[in-house]
Amino acid sequence: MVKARDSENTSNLKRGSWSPEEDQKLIAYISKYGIWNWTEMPKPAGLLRTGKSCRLRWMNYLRPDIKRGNFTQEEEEIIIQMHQELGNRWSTIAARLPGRTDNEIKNYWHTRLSKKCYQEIQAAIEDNQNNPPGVDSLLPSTPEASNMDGYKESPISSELSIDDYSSSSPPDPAGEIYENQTIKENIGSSNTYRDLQSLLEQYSFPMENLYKVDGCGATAQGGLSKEELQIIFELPFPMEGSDMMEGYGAIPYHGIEVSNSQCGLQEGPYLFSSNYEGGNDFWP
DNA sequence: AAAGAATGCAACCGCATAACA
DNA sequence: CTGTTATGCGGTTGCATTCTT
Repeated sequence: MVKARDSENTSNLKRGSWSPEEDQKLIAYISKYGIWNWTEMPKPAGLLRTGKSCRLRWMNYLRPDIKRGNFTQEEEEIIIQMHQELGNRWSTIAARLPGRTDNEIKNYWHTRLSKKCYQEIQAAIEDNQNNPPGVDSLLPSTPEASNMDGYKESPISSELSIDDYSSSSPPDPAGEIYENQTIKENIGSSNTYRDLQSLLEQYSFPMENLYKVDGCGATAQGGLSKEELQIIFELPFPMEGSDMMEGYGAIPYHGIEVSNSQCGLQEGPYLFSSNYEGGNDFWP
C-alpha cells in the first residue's frame, strides 16, 4: 500500500493554535456548504490550513454536537469498562459517548483515569500486603470453572506462598534470559511485546525490569508481582484461552510463567513451570 | 512573588485502509 | 488489478495554565 501523503503544499500554511477568526471561517463555510472535501475545503473557506488540520479542528472542537464540561461518573465508568475490553480503541469508545471525541477521551484517560486506575491497583496491592491471601485464594472455586484440571495438584502451585510473588530475586525462567536486551530492543519482533509494553508503560512499570525469555514471551524481574500484573491486566486466574490470544502477552512471575506458546503465535495458553523444558504445560 | 515542575489539552504526525480513477 | 488520494485513527508533542516550593 502506498503511503498516504498530503497533497497540499504546506510551505505557506499556518500551523499551531486556531484563532477565533479561523474558527468562524470554518464554521461559516461548513454551515453554508457542508463537508464535501476536506482537502479542497480550506481554500474556498479562506483558511491557510491543511484539510487535515481543518478536519481535526472541526471534529474535535467546533462541531455543534460536542459536549463540553467535565466527564460524568457514568461516562468515566463507561470509558474504564470499555478500555478494559477494547484497549486504546478511542474512536470506538467515543462512539458510546455522544458528544465526546476520541481525542478528548484519550486525553482524559491519560491524564486522569489511568492514574485513578493505578491508584486503585496500588490500594489493592497494599491491601494484599496487609492481608496476604494464600495461593488458594487465587484459584477458581471449582476446577471446571477454570478449565484447568490438575492445576492444584501441580507441585509448583502447592509450594508457592505470597512471598514468592514479591520476591526480588531473579526468576528461574523457562528459557534463556537475554540479559543485555531490554524489552525496548525487542519491540519490533512481536505484537505481544508491543501490547505488553504499552500496557506496562501506561502503569509506569519500569521497562528495564522486563526481559525477553526465549520462547515464552516476556518476563519481569522485580517491580510488579504477578498479582499486580494480574490486576493491571484485569485477568481472571487462571486465564481463559481467549485472553491470551488477544494480546495480553506473558503474565509472568517468579517461578511460573503463564504464556501463550512461543510468543503467542498459535496455541495456548500454557502454564509453564519454572523448570520448563519445552513440554511441561499443565493446560494444553 | 518568582521560578521550576507538573498537568491538561489542542494540534500534529505517521500509518492504515477505504474509496476512487 | 494497480496506483493514488482522502479520511480516520492512535501515538506523540508542545505550549499554556496551574500547582508547588
